[in-house]
Amino acid sequence: MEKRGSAPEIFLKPFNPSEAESHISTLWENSGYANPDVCIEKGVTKPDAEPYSIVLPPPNVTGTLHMGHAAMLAIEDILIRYARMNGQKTLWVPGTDSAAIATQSKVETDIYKKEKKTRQDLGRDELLKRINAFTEESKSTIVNQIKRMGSSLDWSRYAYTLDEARYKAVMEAFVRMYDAGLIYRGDRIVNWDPKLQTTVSDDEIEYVEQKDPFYHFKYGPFDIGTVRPETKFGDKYVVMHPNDTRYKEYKHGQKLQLEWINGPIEATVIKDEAADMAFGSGVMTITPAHSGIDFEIASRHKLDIAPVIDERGILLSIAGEFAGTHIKKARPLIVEKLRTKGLIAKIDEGYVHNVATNSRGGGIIEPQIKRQWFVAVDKEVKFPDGTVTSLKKRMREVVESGETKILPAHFEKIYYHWIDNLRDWCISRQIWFGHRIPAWFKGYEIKVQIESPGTTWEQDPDTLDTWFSSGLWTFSTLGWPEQTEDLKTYHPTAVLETGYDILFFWVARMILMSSFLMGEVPFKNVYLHGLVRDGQGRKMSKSLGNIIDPLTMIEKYGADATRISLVIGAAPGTDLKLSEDKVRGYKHFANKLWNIARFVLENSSEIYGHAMSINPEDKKLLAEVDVLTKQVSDNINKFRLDLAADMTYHFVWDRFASEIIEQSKPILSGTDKAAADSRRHTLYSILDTSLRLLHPFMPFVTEAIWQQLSEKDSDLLMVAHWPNK
RNA sequence: GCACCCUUAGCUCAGACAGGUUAGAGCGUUCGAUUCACAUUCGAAAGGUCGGAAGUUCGAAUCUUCCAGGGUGCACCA
Repeated sequence: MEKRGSAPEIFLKPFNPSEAESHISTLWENSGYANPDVCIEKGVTKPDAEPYSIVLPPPNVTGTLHMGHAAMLAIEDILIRYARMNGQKTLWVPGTDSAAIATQSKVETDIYKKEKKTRQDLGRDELLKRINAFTEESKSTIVNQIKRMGSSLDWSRYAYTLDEARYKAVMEAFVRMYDAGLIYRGDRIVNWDPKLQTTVSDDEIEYVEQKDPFYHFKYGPFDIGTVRPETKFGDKYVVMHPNDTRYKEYKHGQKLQLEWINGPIEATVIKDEAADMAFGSGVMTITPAHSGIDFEIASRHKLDIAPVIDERGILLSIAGEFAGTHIKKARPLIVEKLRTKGLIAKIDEGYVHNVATNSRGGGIIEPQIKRQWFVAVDKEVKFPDGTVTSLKKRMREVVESGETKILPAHFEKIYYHWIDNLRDWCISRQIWFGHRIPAWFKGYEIKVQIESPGTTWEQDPDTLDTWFSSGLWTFSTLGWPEQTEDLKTYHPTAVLETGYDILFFWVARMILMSSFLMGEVPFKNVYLHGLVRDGQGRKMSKSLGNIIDPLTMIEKYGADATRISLVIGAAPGTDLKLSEDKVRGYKHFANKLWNIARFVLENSSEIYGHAMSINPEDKKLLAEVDVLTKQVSDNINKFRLDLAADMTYHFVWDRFASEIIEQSKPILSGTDKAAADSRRHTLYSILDTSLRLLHPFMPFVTEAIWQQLSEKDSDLLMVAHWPNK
């Protein structure tokens, strides 16, 4: 009688993801194969193999896993597992981010709710102690959730944006950039958030549409418009376009006496092209201390700049009788006074305009002139390769030359557009949680030049923009500024995979930092994935109640189904619509694969070490698998993971299960023993290849089946070799 | 205002950069099968003037131009 295998005891039906996942996770963790050093030590990777590295975009240390993270983890783990199976020296570095502003404001809010204390009441040390306790406590949540996805990260290299090693990198980066003249301190107009009491960078501003009354005031012979009467106290310049024929009688520099809010003033006419002839009357007064564009006009003509509003939104002495009043309360009073003085021409109700807000959960931005630290993006300095250029130019060059490729390609245009509009980057923040400005520290203050000779450098209490340290992430995680083996081996990284929404915040800043500090790009490829939306294409949000929680999906349908749902149908850079039905569908697929394996193993003979004579018909089937392998590999190489996964899915289900196996049934039970043996061998071989091809996408179920194979070339599928076709 | 993307079956999307049989898939719908590795299954059917118009071409879902609708980024907002 023919020797028949039988499905092992553990091969129960249906496939039980949660049981398999905990078992398989343990196998992987114990193997240590996520660490490339272990792979080399155990002989599964050659010491001279080509390196392949990805640095995980660090999730917020106090956050929980959402579908965006899940998509990121799925995509990166696919690339990593594929590289590892291809024999590359593969490293995926995990980390978490402090998310300075968001974290501090959350902890402050909590403390205020419970204890009615502000951060000033607690003091800097106590607040930081509380924040650190909070981050430490919540850290394990996110880390465990990342592990649940099957992410083969090397946890021995875990990094946190505020740990000791990253602190050294940040200090070193700051000092080097300062010494090169790329970091300077200056009094500039910045985005001030009166609610969080800190500056924020241009990129963190979110414009929100708002309806307000638009006031037309009589300013001498002119009609000037504003939505913000409370800024008008200091206005002693009236600006118009030089080509505006309506005002040709007025000459640049001409003085006019006129009646204004708090009495008679002398106004000076300024001709400047920044005035838009088509807007309102074409005439405006300016408030240089509280408006970016006004500040520029004032700088061009060397005009006086007088602050009107303080950091808390309270009017200064220039406001006369209104001094000491908050702008919110003052506005109607000022309008009323202008009205009684007969200075209101008209009021347009319902004027729609954009208001700048702090996207990090802050308030409405009030531009202020403040002494802050900046990174000069247009200044030409010497780069490590000897060329003299600016950060802006270099950031453009490395993408234009293809040293770093952005996928999908149309984001390159968006990236250039952003660079063209980029202004000096304000990097100091007035919050306490974060890396402090090195000027404060002993040991560094020596290197930092004294701004004005003869004065001592005061201690700067500010911290650095979180994106300053994030910009160093690809190399600070690999040991920089030390010249470590990791740094030499794994930098530049192979690919940076992240959502397109942080292209500017982060991707561009990493290119900036790495270009100057490392003299090389931080990554060879940028792969931008889309946002995960609900089944109808809406953003997932609490208020809509349409949030699909990845952990719930993992518990209900398994991590494999969750992963592949986030990959299939997700072309690079396009938003992905995800529904629970879709995840359920791929759970069915995991079960299908499981049952294919049951069938094959119950009927199969081994494929290794047996000289078999294979029928021509079966050879054709094997050739078909070779074609599939080639196409899947090509698509992964092109970052078309969606197509790679989709074609494998269809091959396994429609071709392998529905056709090949069905056609095999009569052959296996037939009288032609040689044909049956040939087919058994073929089925086993197709299963074997299918498992390898699917492993990056569905690591748990494929590994669980792999563990049931009697003959295999590797104890774990995780480090089995990728089929070579 | 400037820029980028999208518009293909009821729904969600491939296909477009490299033009070439009868434009595909999943879900849904309808009909049927099933002592089978799998009812988390199998087979079949219905369903599309590829947003509109013009152009290039032997040939256009695909390339070009214009238009319409939707989305996004950036700037402005006195």
